Amino acid sequence: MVERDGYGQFCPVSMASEILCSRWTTLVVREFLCGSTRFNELRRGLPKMSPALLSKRLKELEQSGVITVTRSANGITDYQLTAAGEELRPLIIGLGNWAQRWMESRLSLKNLDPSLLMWDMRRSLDTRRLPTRRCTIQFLYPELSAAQKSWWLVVEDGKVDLCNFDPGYDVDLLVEGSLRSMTAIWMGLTTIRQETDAETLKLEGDRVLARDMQEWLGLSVFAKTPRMRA
DNA sequence: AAATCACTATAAGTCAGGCT
DNA sequence: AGCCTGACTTATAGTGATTT
Repeated sequence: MVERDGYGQFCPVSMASEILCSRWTTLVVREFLCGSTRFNELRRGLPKMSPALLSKRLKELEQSGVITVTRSANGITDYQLTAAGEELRPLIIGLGNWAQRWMESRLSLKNLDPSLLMWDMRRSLDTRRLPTRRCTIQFLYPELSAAQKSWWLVVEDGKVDLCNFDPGYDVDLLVEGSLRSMTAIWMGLTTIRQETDAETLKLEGDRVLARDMQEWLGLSVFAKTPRMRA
């Protein structure tokens, strides 16, 4: 980002790389494209990035005109993509499509993280395909530690809340299985039907919710990209 | 809520010396 | 000359506490 250690080339690919190719930067942009606008929202989607570095990257992205920053009087800082930032969408999706197409899926499935998966699912859930009443779906990963085992998605008025403590509502549907299976489903590597048939996933509760889960559980944006490698 | 700071760890770059 | 090695330097990233 600093003049002195740039690539020293006038080629536009080099110029774009100066802005986007430092560690974490493309993932920060991805979080913006997924709708995050606040520091702690960004952190949630980038759990292994240190806040100091996130702060630094945000300054750099502001400097290069990818985002704008507005600080309100109550101390809340709001980050928004600029038009230039929004135009990075096809590039970031292109990167993801490339990896989905060419990289072996077992490499992705080495990087399992329940909180990240649940956070992503929260975002992609299709609330229009769920009942209009309040709806609570519990996900249970029996192999994980107590702190990571249980997750609840509470859908109400088209909004989705994620908790990893019992919100106290009646559970409409319990989804139980390995984190690996659930991640593979979300990435489009397998289907709910395949996993329930193989008994690596179990659905208990509301029959209609269970039947339609493949429809309301929005998948990763890359789930439909055809793969060249298994 | 959103940093900022002081500190530590690691990676990357530079360069001299030795070997064939 | 060309290549490798290892010591040293510098830049970058991570941690955890603290601040506004």
